[in-house]
Amino acid sequence: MTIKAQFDHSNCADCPIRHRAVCARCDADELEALDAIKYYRSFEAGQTIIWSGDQMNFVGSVVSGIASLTQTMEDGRTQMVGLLLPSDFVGRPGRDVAPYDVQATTDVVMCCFRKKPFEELMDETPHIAHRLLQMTLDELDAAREWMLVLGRKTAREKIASLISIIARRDASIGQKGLSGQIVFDLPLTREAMADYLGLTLETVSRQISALKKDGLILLEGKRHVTIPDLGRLMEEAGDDSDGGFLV
Amino acid sequence: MTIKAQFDHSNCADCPIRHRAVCARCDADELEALDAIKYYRSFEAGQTIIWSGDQMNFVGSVVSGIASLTQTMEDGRTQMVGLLLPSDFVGRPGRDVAPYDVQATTDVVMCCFRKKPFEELMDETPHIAHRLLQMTLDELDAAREWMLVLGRKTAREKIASLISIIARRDASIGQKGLSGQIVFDLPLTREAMADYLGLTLETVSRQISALKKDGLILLEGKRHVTIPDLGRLMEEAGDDSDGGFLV
DNA sequence: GTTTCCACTTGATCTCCGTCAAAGCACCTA
DNA sequence: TAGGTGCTTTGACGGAGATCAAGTGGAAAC
Repeated sequence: MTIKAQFDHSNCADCPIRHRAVCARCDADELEALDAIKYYRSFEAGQTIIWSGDQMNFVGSVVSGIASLTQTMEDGRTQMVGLLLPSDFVGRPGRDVAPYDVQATTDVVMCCFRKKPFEELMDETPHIAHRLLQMTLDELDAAREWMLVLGRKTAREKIASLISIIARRDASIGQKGLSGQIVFDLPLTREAMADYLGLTLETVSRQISALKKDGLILLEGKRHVTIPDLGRLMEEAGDDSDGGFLV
Repeated sequence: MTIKAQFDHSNCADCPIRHRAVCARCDADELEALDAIKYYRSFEAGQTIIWSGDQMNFVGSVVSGIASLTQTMEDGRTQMVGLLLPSDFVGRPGRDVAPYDVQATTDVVMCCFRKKPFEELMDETPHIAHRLLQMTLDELDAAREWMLVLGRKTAREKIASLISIIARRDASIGQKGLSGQIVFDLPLTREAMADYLGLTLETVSRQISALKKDGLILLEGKRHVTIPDLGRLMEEAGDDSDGGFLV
């Protein structure tokens, strides 16, 4: 598995997280140009940010919280097709209509750019287009890896995959417990996990209980997780134990 | 569903199919520059074009035949994550290692560009980067739609989805029978279909037989398919009957 | 002609996961 | 304290699809 690149902002005194998505080099002029067309929007947990089929007049990135991309069938079956974590980008320069719902899974703050000016800026600034291409290719790889999870893994492996992915993503910005333990809170309800994994929430609950019984994870309450040995969990996920990805 | 954009080459006297992938406007200078760094490679059905983890020193597009992108787990389970049809692009400017196997499903001819020169050309030619970004976004959408198929559809719906997708993709360049009938040959073995759909080949065979029994498709031999009513087949696939995608 | 091979079909059985149903638990309001 | 609400857990059961195992048919090889 490939781990999504973390951008090095250590040299960027004036590079707020809200521009990480489009700014890898933190060019001052670009930041200024981006600042000129940006605005913020907040959403409550559960709120739909964009409906599938809607006109999309902005692009943007997640500043805080978690948003999800969801496909829906006519009869109501749904499949989550992506998770957007802070610094992830939403939107399609060059296309007007949203291909899936975007929902706020937790409370979300987004930094938006009006689409027209953003596209113009992209035309003038090859660096932004390149940056966007790299990000899109990363997401494509991640989507394809997720296809393996959806198509071929058992329920137990799916849960183990999801938990270890969240753990690694979280751990890279969060706290690491002593002796390699990883401690974090699941940011998703059982139902959201089921939507992401192509399972039912009952199966998710059962498999989490099973992993807990087998000592692969420890649970305090329903959300607070400790992973004593990430390697073992990843074996359980059927992964060759290196790297990882999300979205 | 969104249909992958077909490029209009009606005005392009000198635009061979081999450049459709990177050339939307058919700029003469760009074509010349691309011509200078291109070469052709042929592969036999079943051959592996690129192994996961290999160094990739070229990018390119499929000229004829069908290639597939495949993920493999340690224990041998596999999941096809994309089909490459003529004019589709392979490769990752900016990344060296292939994230999955690329295999020739039928005999394949590819038009390749050495990666280094191609990347340099991309730097000088914003148009190519834009074009590539659009293509990658299209593929991302397609991958995400396929996640819905893998995660939530029944075996019967999966088969109906795959057949109607191939039919539409084929029909757009192939022959249309009278009275809206679509006639074509399945370019995939039952096993390859199973790999793409997250099923076993036995289930694929059974579901194809079932669709045939129900009159949704007609079969002559094992591969030659007639679809009397595409709308009905797409309903069976659980699709809101518009558009379609592939790869 | 017949043998071999390979893709495919069909059948019998098993099992994992979905479905339906009930109950537990934390948190909020009154 | 009681009741409500939302999220979660657990149990019982059934079915869609996997697995194992023959068998078919058509084309190439001998």
